[in-house]
Amino acid sequence: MVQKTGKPGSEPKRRGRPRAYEPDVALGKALDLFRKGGFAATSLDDLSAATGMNRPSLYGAFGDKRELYIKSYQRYRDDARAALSEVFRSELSLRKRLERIYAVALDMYLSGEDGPKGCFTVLTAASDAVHDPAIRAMVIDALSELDKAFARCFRLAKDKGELPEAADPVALGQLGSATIHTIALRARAHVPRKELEAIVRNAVGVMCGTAAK
Amino acid sequence: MVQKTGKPGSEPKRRGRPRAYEPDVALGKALDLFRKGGFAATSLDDLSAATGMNRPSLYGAFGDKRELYIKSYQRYRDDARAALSEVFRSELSLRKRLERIYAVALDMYLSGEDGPKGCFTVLTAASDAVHDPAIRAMVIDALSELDKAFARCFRLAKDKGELPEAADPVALGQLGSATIHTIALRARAHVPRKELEAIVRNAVGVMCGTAAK
DNA sequence: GGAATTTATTGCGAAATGGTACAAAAAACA
DNA sequence: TGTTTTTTGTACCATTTCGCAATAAATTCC
Repeated sequence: MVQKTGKPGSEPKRRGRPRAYEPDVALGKALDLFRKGGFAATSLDDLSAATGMNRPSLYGAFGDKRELYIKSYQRYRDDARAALSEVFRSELSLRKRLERIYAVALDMYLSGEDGPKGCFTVLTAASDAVHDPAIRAMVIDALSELDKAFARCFRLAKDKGELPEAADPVALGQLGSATIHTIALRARAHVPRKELEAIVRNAVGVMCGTAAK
Repeated sequence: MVQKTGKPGSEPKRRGRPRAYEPDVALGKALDLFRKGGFAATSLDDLSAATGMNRPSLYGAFGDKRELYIKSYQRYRDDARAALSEVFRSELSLRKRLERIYAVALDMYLSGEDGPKGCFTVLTAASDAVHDPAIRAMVIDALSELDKAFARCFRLAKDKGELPEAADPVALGQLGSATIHTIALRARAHVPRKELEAIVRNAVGVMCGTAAK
């Protein structure tokens, strides 16, 4: 008896002028700009041009500039988690798993239509965190999440006998994170992928206990 | 016969109104601001207030805002090199030397009247490098310089028998740098010193081949 | 004492920035 | 057709930002 509500099972037809943008797509564009430029150097005109939305529409859809920044960074974290959690949980050997983790990370950091932009957490939010406690809390959370994921990964490898009894998963986890941070930094500085891959190879070798020692 | 030139062996007396600032001190203040805020979020009003110099004086003494930024970053690098090169060259054992290196780095990254500011290279210049090739070149140079210093350190330790024949000084050097980068990042995010020291301890253990394996 | 030199001060201009009010447009509904 | 609702588009505002011209101040030199 609700035939008047539009398509079966869907929301009632929205009144008013239709939106000229997709929120998800617009947020992705904003994310790209903020990741590259940080908060202060990314103007509302920049965001307006990238999203195709005028200023009032940006405010209506996302709130003020700071709120848009926070939503963008949150979106980045969600995307990164989605990309990485599957690899962290895979059933590969430790070495293979680490290799995959870093390959995914390199893809992320070296992506960008106009050049590599590194990691939003390491190169953008951490810088902006100085001015904003809420952003700092998000950065701390991101750092902690990554440390834990690596530690879990090493603990699992230890349980499976891939690492010696004396191995410390927490310490190795920190090393795993440090390698992410250093390649993010270098990617931002346009260090070529070959060099980054060499750094990864060496670090994986150390973490698996088969090289550099 | 040059008695008229002022004090013996010194420059001739400078004509004109005396300066109300010390260039070195002013540059140090500018450095502090830029390190914390980066280029875009640090305004000339901020710099003016911190240095006690009005805008025309800033321009007269240091050039435009970008030139001041570059001079500030260069000054930071000179200071960092001065602080670290002595430790890199010390005659301590490998472990002790690494410990000292990271202690000096932690002091640097945790310094600041109003909180820790991390590393200018990692957290500020690397971010700003996206917009300016000259800054990027300086960042690349800084990264490379640190990699080399660490590799030299490990090569020396290998020559002295502190590391096994199979040890790769370049790979370990990268790890040494990665540890610097990760503590810089975490210091910026206000991770407590205790935690940073634990990360350093674990990393040093891995690099010396005595722990976490 | 006056001229030359160097630096500080004041005020300003042009442009950029973040945010908002309001009118018009485009849809659903009665 | 008129009303209601939602979104777009335009114009505007107040403030900030960067850079600079002109003048005044403080020194040295002749």
